[in-house]
Amino acid sequence: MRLTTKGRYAVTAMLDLALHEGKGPISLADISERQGISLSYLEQLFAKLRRNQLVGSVRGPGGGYQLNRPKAEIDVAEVIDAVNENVDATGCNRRGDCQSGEVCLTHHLWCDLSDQIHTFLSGITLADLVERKDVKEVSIRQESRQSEKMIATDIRAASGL
Amino acid sequence: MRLTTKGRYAVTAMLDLALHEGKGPISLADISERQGISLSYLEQLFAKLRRNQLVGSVRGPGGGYQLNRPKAEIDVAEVIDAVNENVDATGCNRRGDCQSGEVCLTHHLWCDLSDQIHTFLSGITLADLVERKDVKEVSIRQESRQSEKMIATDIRAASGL
DNA sequence: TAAAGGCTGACTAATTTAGTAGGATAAATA
DNA sequence: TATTTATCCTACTAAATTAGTCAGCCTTTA
Ligand code: FES
Ligand code: FES
Repeated sequence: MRLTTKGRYAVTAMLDLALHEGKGPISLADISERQGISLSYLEQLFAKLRRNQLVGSVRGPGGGYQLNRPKAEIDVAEVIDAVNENVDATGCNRRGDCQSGEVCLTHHLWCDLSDQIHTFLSGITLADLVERKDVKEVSIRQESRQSEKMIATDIRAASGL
Repeated sequence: MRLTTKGRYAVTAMLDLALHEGKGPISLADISERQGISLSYLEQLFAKLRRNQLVGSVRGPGGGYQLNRPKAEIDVAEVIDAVNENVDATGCNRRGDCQSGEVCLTHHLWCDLSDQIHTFLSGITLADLVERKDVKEVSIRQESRQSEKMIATDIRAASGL
Protein backbone atom coordinates (compact mmCIF):
# COMPACT_ATOMS: atom_id res chain seq x y z
CA MET A 1 0.00 0.00 0.00
CA ARG A 2 1.12 3.48 -0.63
CA LEU A 3 -0.43 6.88 -0.36
CA THR A 4 1.86 9.61 -1.66
CA THR A 5 1.48 13.04 -3.20
CA LYS A 6 0.16 11.35 -6.32
CA GLY A 7 -3.09 10.32 -4.63
CA ARG A 8 -3.19 13.47 -2.54
CA TYR A 9 -2.79 15.62 -5.66
CA ALA A 10 -5.58 13.74 -7.40
CA VAL A 11 -8.00 14.24 -4.53
CA THR A 12 -6.98 17.87 -4.12
CA ALA A 13 -7.49 18.57 -7.81
CA MET A 14 -10.86 16.82 -7.88
CA LEU A 15 -11.93 18.80 -4.83
CA ASP A 16 -10.88 21.97 -6.62
CA LEU A 17 -13.16 20.99 -9.50
CA ALA A 18 -15.98 20.32 -7.05
CA LEU A 19 -15.49 23.71 -5.39
CA HIS A 20 -15.75 25.51 -8.74
CA GLU A 21 -18.58 23.47 -10.11
CA GLY A 22 -21.09 25.37 -12.22
CA LYS A 23 -18.56 27.86 -13.53
CA GLY A 24 -18.00 25.91 -16.72
CA PRO A 25 -14.85 23.93 -17.50
CA ILE A 26 -11.88 24.62 -15.23
CA SER A 27 -8.44 24.69 -16.82
CA LEU A 28 -5.54 22.75 -15.37
CA ALA A 29 -3.56 25.99 -15.36
CA ASP A 30 -6.02 27.38 -12.81
CA ILE A 31 -5.83 24.29 -10.63
CA SER A 32 -2.05 24.26 -10.94
CA GLU A 33 -1.86 27.83 -9.69
CA ARG A 34 -4.41 27.50 -6.90
CA GLN A 35 -3.16 24.21 -5.56
CA GLY A 36 0.54 24.56 -6.30
CA ILE A 37 0.78 21.44 -8.42
CA SER A 38 2.95 21.17 -11.54
CA LEU A 39 0.85 21.61 -14.68
CA SER A 40 2.49 18.76 -16.60
CA TYR A 41 2.04 16.44 -13.66
CA LEU A 42 -1.63 17.40 -13.44
CA GLU A 43 -2.00 16.53 -17.12
CA GLN A 44 -0.78 13.02 -16.42
CA LEU A 45 -3.09 12.62 -13.47
CA PHE A 46 -6.10 13.91 -15.38
CA ALA A 47 -5.41 11.53 -18.22
CA LYS A 48 -6.02 8.75 -15.72
CA LEU A 49 -9.02 10.44 -14.13
CA ARG A 50 -10.53 10.83 -17.57
CA ARG A 51 -9.88 7.23 -18.52
CA ASN A 52 -11.71 6.27 -15.32
CA GLN A 53 -14.71 8.39 -16.32
CA LEU A 54 -14.40 10.65 -13.29
CA VAL A 55 -13.98 13.83 -15.33
CA GLY A 56 -14.87 15.08 -18.77
CA SER A 57 -12.84 17.52 -20.85
CA VAL A 58 -13.51 20.41 -23.20
CA ARG A 59 -10.70 21.34 -25.56
CA GLY A 60 -9.74 24.71 -26.96
CA PRO A 61 -9.81 28.18 -25.43
CA GLY A 62 -12.17 28.41 -22.46
CA GLY A 63 -11.93 24.66 -22.13
CA GLY A 64 -10.88 22.54 -19.22
CA TYR A 65 -12.22 19.77 -17.05
CA GLN A 66 -15.51 19.10 -15.29
CA LEU A 67 -16.78 16.42 -12.95
CA ASN A 68 -18.51 13.70 -14.90
CA ARG A 69 -20.90 12.91 -12.05
CA PRO A 70 -22.53 14.88 -9.24
CA LYS A 71 -19.96 15.57 -6.54
CA ALA A 72 -22.05 13.67 -4.02
CA GLU A 73 -21.51 10.53 -6.09
CA ILE A 74 -17.71 10.60 -6.25
CA ASP A 75 -15.91 9.26 -3.24
CA VAL A 76 -12.28 9.69 -2.25
CA ALA A 77 -11.43 6.02 -2.60
CA GLU A 78 -12.39 6.07 -6.28
CA VAL A 79 -10.19 9.05 -7.00
CA ILE A 80 -7.14 7.51 -5.35
CA ASP A 81 -7.82 4.28 -7.14
CA ALA A 82 -8.04 6.03 -10.50
CA VAL A 83 -4.44 7.23 -10.31
CA ASN A 84 -3.23 3.71 -9.52
CA GLU A 85 -2.53 4.15 -5.86
CA ASN A 86 -4.08 1.12 -4.34
CA VAL A 87 -5.09 1.35 -0.72
CA ASP A 88 -4.64 -2.36 -0.26
CA ALA A 89 -2.37 -3.24 2.64
CA THR A 90 -1.89 -6.91 1.79
CA GLY A 91 1.12 -8.20 -0.10
CA CYS A 92 -0.98 -10.59 -2.11
CA ASN A 93 -3.82 -8.37 -3.38
CA ARG A 94 -6.10 -10.29 -1.03
CA ARG A 95 -5.35 -13.54 -2.79
CA GLY A 96 -3.87 -15.09 0.36
CA ASP A 97 -0.86 -16.60 -1.36
CA CYS A 98 2.12 -14.50 -0.44
CA GLN A 99 4.07 -17.30 1.25
CA SER A 100 4.86 -19.47 -1.76
CA GLY A 101 1.23 -19.93 -2.69
CA GLU A 102 -0.11 -20.17 0.82
CA VAL A 103 -1.55 -17.68 3.24
CA CYS A 104 1.00 -15.95 5.45
CA LEU A 105 0.82 -15.37 9.19
CA THR A 106 -0.39 -11.79 9.00
CA HIS A 107 -2.63 -11.92 5.92
CA HIS A 108 -5.87 -11.43 7.84
CA LEU A 109 -4.48 -8.50 9.77
CA TRP A 110 -3.69 -6.65 6.53
CA CYS A 111 -7.08 -7.56 5.11
CA ASP A 112 -8.78 -6.06 8.14
CA LEU A 113 -6.65 -2.95 7.85
CA SER A 114 -7.45 -2.61 4.15
CA ASP A 115 -11.15 -2.90 4.85
CA GLN A 116 -10.84 -0.27 7.52
CA ILE A 117 -9.12 2.18 5.20
CA HIS A 118 -11.38 1.48 2.26
CA THR A 119 -14.53 1.88 4.32
CA PHE A 120 -13.27 5.20 5.62
CA LEU A 121 -12.26 6.61 2.25
CA SER A 122 -15.24 5.39 0.29
CA GLY A 123 -17.54 6.92 2.90
CA ILE A 124 -16.35 10.41 2.06
CA THR A 125 -17.59 12.12 -1.11
CA LEU A 126 -16.38 15.32 -2.73
CA ALA A 127 -19.66 16.90 -1.65
CA ASP A 128 -18.85 16.04 1.98
CA LEU A 129 -15.46 17.70 1.66
CA VAL A 130 -16.88 20.83 0.05
CA GLU A 131 -19.12 21.27 3.09
CA ARG A 132 -16.29 21.05 5.62
CA LYS A 133 -15.35 24.22 7.48
CA ASP A 134 -11.60 23.71 7.11
CA VAL A 135 -11.93 23.14 3.36
CA LYS A 136 -14.05 26.27 2.96
CA GLU A 137 -11.48 28.35 4.83
CA VAL A 138 -8.57 27.15 2.73
CA SER A 139 -10.59 27.63 -0.43
CA ILE A 140 -11.37 31.25 0.45
CA ARG A 141 -7.67 31.90 1.10
CA GLN A 142 -6.77 30.40 -2.28
CA GLU A 143 -9.36 32.50 -4.12
CA SER A 144 -8.10 35.75 -2.62
CA ARG A 145 -4.50 34.78 -3.41
CA GLN A 146 -5.45 34.17 -7.00
CA SER A 147 -7.31 37.47 -7.45
CA GLU A 148 -4.36 39.33 -5.89
CA LYS A 149 -2.11 37.80 -8.51
CA MET A 150 -4.56 38.61 -11.28
CA ILE A 151 -4.74 42.25 -10.22
CA ALA A 152 -0.95 42.38 -10.09
CA THR A 153 -0.66 41.07 -13.64
CA ASP A 154 -3.40 43.45 -14.78
CA ILE A 155 -1.40 46.39 -13.42
CA ARG A 156 1.71 45.11 -15.12
CA ALA A 157 -0.18 44.73 -18.40
CA ALA A 158 -1.72 48.20 -18.10
CA SER A 159 1.68 49.76 -17.44
CA GLY A 160 2.84 48.28 -20.72
CA LEU A 161 5.12 45.44 -19.55
CA MET B 1 2.49 6.89 3.81
CA ARG B 2 3.60 3.50 2.76
CA LEU B 3 3.09 -0.01 3.98
CA THR B 4 5.20 -2.53 2.07
CA THR B 5 6.75 -5.90 2.75
CA LYS B 6 9.21 -4.18 5.06
CA GLY B 7 6.56 -3.41 7.68
CA ARG B 8 4.72 -6.65 6.96
CA TYR B 9 7.92 -8.66 7.43
CA ALA B 10 8.62 -6.89 10.71
CA VAL B 11 5.18 -7.65 12.10
CA THR B 12 5.30 -11.23 10.83
CA ALA B 13 8.70 -11.81 12.41
CA MET B 14 7.64 -10.27 15.72
CA LEU B 15 4.54 -12.43 15.70
CA ASP B 16 6.73 -15.46 15.10
CA LEU B 17 8.72 -14.51 18.21
CA ALA B 18 5.49 -14.11 20.17
CA LEU B 19 4.26 -17.52 19.02
CA HIS B 20 7.46 -19.20 20.21
CA GLU B 21 7.77 -17.28 23.42
CA GLY B 22 9.11 -19.25 26.39
CA LYS B 23 11.28 -21.53 24.25
CA GLY B 24 14.36 -19.43 24.83
CA PRO B 25 15.97 -17.23 22.15
CA ILE B 26 14.76 -17.81 18.59
CA SER B 27 17.33 -17.63 15.81
CA LEU B 28 16.72 -15.57 12.70
CA ALA B 29 17.49 -18.67 10.66
CA ASP B 30 14.38 -20.32 12.15
CA ILE B 31 12.21 -17.30 11.44
CA SER B 32 13.66 -17.03 7.95
CA GLU B 33 12.73 -20.62 7.20
CA ARG B 34 9.27 -20.56 8.79
CA GLN B 35 8.20 -17.24 7.34
CA GLY B 36 10.06 -17.33 4.04
CA ILE B 37 11.98 -14.12 4.62
CA SER B 38 15.59 -13.62 3.53
CA LEU B 39 17.96 -14.07 6.48
CA SER B 40 20.13 -11.05 5.65
CA TYR B 41 17.08 -8.88 5.28
CA LEU B 42 15.79 -10.06 8.65
CA GLU B 43 19.11 -9.07 10.18
CA GLN B 44 18.62 -5.53 8.94
CA LEU B 45 15.09 -5.37 10.26
CA PHE B 46 16.06 -6.78 13.66
CA ALA B 47 18.85 -4.25 13.98
CA LYS B 48 16.12 -1.62 13.92
CA LEU B 49 13.79 -3.55 16.20
CA ARG B 50 16.63 -3.91 18.69
CA ARG B 51 17.51 -0.21 18.53
CA ASN B 52 13.86 0.50 19.32
CA GLN B 53 14.00 -1.77 22.39
CA LEU B 54 11.35 -4.11 21.02
CA VAL B 55 13.59 -7.19 21.12
CA GLY B 56 16.67 -8.37 22.99
CA SER B 57 19.41 -10.55 21.54
CA VAL B 58 21.58 -13.40 22.81
CA ARG B 59 24.75 -14.07 20.85
CA GLY B 60 26.53 -17.33 20.23
CA PRO B 61 25.23 -20.84 19.58
CA GLY B 62 21.72 -21.36 20.94
CA GLY B 63 21.30 -17.59 20.78
CA GLY B 64 18.73 -15.53 18.98
CA TYR B 65 16.11 -12.92 19.72
CA GLN B 66 13.41 -12.54 22.34
CA LEU B 67 10.65 -10.03 22.94
CA ASN B 68 11.79 -7.34 25.31
CA ARG B 69 8.32 -6.84 26.75
CA PRO B 70 5.25 -9.03 27.34
CA LYS B 71 3.53 -9.64 24.02
CA ALA B 72 0.38 -7.98 25.33
CA GLU B 73 2.31 -4.73 25.60
CA ILE B 74 3.64 -4.58 22.04
CA ASP B 75 1.24 -3.24 19.45
CA VAL B 76 1.43 -3.48 15.68
CA ALA B 77 1.82 0.26 15.15
CA GLU B 78 5.02 0.29 17.20
CA VAL B 79 6.56 -2.51 15.18
CA ILE B 80 5.83 -0.85 11.86
CA ASP B 81 7.15 2.42 13.20
CA ALA B 82 10.37 0.77 14.36
CA VAL B 83 11.34 -0.19 10.82
CA ASN B 84 10.74 3.35 9.60
CA GLU B 85 7.49 2.85 7.82
CA ASN B 86 5.38 5.69 8.98
CA VAL B 87 1.65 5.26 8.83
CA ASP B 88 1.08 8.96 8.41
CA ALA B 89 -1.01 9.83 5.38
CA THR B 90 -0.32 13.58 5.34
CA GLY B 91 2.30 15.13 3.12
CA CYS B 92 3.44 17.48 5.85
CA ASN B 93 3.87 15.18 8.84
CA ARG B 94 0.84 16.82 10.39
CA ARG B 95 2.53 20.20 10.34
CA GLY B 96 -0.10 21.67 8.02
CA ASP B 97 2.36 23.46 5.75
CA CYS B 98 2.54 21.49 2.55
CA GLN B 99 1.34 24.31 0.27
CA SER B 100 4.31 26.69 0.55
CA GLY B 101 4.06 26.98 4.30
CA GLU B 102 0.28 26.96 4.51
CA VAL B 103 -2.29 24.27 5.02
CA CYS B 104 -3.49 22.57 1.84
CA LEU B 105 -7.07 21.80 0.84
CA THR B 106 -7.02 18.20 1.92
CA HIS B 107 -4.79 18.33 5.00
CA HIS B 108 -7.57 17.55 7.47
CA LEU B 109 -8.78 14.62 5.43
CA TRP B 110 -5.36 12.98 5.60
CA CYS B 111 -5.08 13.74 9.30
CA ASP B 112 -8.38 12.00 9.91
CA LEU B 113 -7.26 9.03 7.85
CA SER B 114 -3.96 8.81 9.71
CA ASP B 115 -5.78 8.85 13.05
CA GLN B 116 -8.05 6.12 11.80
CA ILE B 117 -5.16 3.88 10.77
CA HIS B 118 -3.10 4.57 13.84
CA THR B 119 -5.99 3.87 16.19
CA PHE B 120 -6.61 0.60 14.42
CA LEU B 121 -3.01 -0.60 14.41
CA SER B 122 -2.14 0.51 17.92
CA GLY B 123 -5.22 -1.26 19.23
CA ILE B 124 -3.86 -4.65 18.18
CA THR B 125 -1.12 -6.29 20.26
CA LEU B 126 0.98 -9.33 19.45
CA ALA B 127 -0.96 -11.17 22.18
CA ASP B 128 -4.21 -10.39 20.33
CA LEU B 129 -2.77 -11.83 17.12
CA VAL B 130 -1.49 -14.98 18.82
CA GLU B 131 -5.03 -15.68 19.98
CA ARG B 132 -6.59 -15.37 16.53
CA LYS B 133 -7.88 -18.53 14.94
CA ASP B 134 -6.43 -17.80 11.51
CA VAL B 135 -3.00 -17.09 12.99
CA LYS B 136 -3.08 -20.32 14.99
CA GLU B 137 -3.95 -22.31 11.87
CA VAL B 138 -1.15 -20.85 9.79
CA SER B 139 1.28 -21.33 12.65
CA ILE B 140 0.42 -24.99 12.96
CA ARG B 141 0.95 -25.45 9.22
CA GLN B 142 4.35 -23.77 9.45
CA GLU B 143 5.44 -25.94 12.39
CA SER B 144 4.59 -29.16 10.59
CA ARG B 145 6.35 -27.95 7.42
CA GLN B 146 9.43 -27.26 9.45
CA SER B 147 9.50 -30.63 11.19
CA GLU B 148 8.97 -32.38 7.84
CA LYS B 149 12.05 -30.62 6.55
CA MET B 150 14.02 -31.51 9.66
CA ILE B 151 13.09 -35.19 9.33
CA ALA B 152 14.09 -35.08 5.67
CA THR B 153 17.49 -33.68 6.48
CA ASP B 154 17.89 -36.18 9.32
CA ILE B 155 17.28 -39.03 6.86
CA ARG B 156 19.76 -37.55 4.44
CA ALA B 157 22.30 -37.19 7.24
CA ALA B 158 21.69 -40.74 8.46
CA SER B 159 22.10 -42.13 4.93
CA GLY B 160 25.52 -40.55 4.85
CA LEU B 161 24.94 -37.61 2.49
C1' DT C 1 39.10 -24.34 18.83
C1' DA C 2 35.39 -24.86 15.80
C1' DA C 3 30.78 -23.86 14.95
C1' DA C 4 26.58 -21.14 15.58
C1' DG C 5 24.77 -17.20 15.61
C1' DG C 6 24.50 -12.11 16.00
C1' DC C 7 26.33 -7.73 13.99
C1' DT C 8 27.94 -4.37 10.46
C1' DG C 9 28.65 -1.91 6.24
C1' DA C 10 28.89 -1.67 1.48
C1' DC C 11 26.88 -2.79 -2.58
C1' DT C 12 23.01 -3.66 -6.11
C1' DA C 13 18.94 -4.23 -9.50
C1' DA C 14 14.53 -2.95 -9.97
C1' DT C 15 10.80 0.03 -9.20
C1' DT C 16 8.41 4.24 -8.28
C1' DT C 17 7.83 9.18 -7.75
C1' DA C 18 7.45 13.59 -9.17
C1' DG C 19 8.39 15.72 -12.18
C1' DT C 20 10.38 18.07 -17.40
C1' DA C 21 10.42 18.56 -22.34
C1' DG C 22 8.52 18.74 -26.63
C1' DG C 23 5.28 18.45 -29.46
C1' DA C 24 0.44 17.24 -31.70
C1' DT C 25 -4.39 18.26 -31.99
C1' DA C 26 -8.78 20.79 -31.38
C1' DA C 27 -11.57 24.82 -30.89
C1' DA C 28 -12.48 29.67 -30.31
C1' DT C 29 -11.47 34.21 -31.69
C1' DA C 30 -9.28 38.11 -34.02
C1' DT D 1 -7.24 32.23 -41.99
C1' DA D 2 -3.84 32.87 -38.25
C1' DT D 3 -3.26 32.96 -33.56
C1' DT D 4 -4.09 31.62 -29.14
C1' DT D 5 -5.66 28.57 -25.64
C1' DA D 6 -6.12 24.57 -24.02
C1' DT D 7 -6.17 19.40 -23.92
C1' DC D 8 -3.59 15.33 -25.26
C1' DC D 9 0.43 12.22 -25.80
C1' DT D 10 5.06 10.21 -25.54
C1' DA D 11 9.42 10.02 -23.92
C1' DC D 12 12.86 11.19 -20.73
C1' DT D 13 14.93 12.04 -15.98
C1' DA D 14 16.90 12.53 -11.02
C1' DA D 15 16.18 10.98 -6.74
C1' DA D 16 14.51 7.82 -3.43
C1' DT D 17 13.23 3.41 -1.82
C1' DT D 18 12.86 -1.61 -1.61
C1' DA D 19 14.35 -5.97 -1.07
C1' DG D 20 17.61 -7.88 -1.15
C1' DT D 21 23.14 -9.96 -1.58
C1' DC D 22 27.89 -10.32 -0.06
C1' DA D 23 31.75 -10.39 2.83
C1' DG D 24 33.57 -10.36 6.99
C1' DC D 25 33.91 -9.56 12.14
C1' DC D 26 32.61 -10.51 17.00
C1' DT D 27 30.71 -13.63 20.87
C1' DT D 28 29.61 -17.55 23.11
C1' DT D 29 28.93 -22.38 23.77
C1' DA D 30 30.24 -27.24 23.17
S1 FES E 1 -0.51 -10.79 2.84
FE1 FES E 1 -1.95 -12.12 1.95
S2 FES E 1 -0.96 -14.02 2.12
FE2 FES E 1 0.49 -12.71 3.00
S1 FES F 1 -1.09 17.43 3.90
FE1 FES F 1 -0.80 18.72 5.61
S2 FES F 1 -0.79 20.67 4.70
FE2 FES F 1 -1.09 19.40 2.99
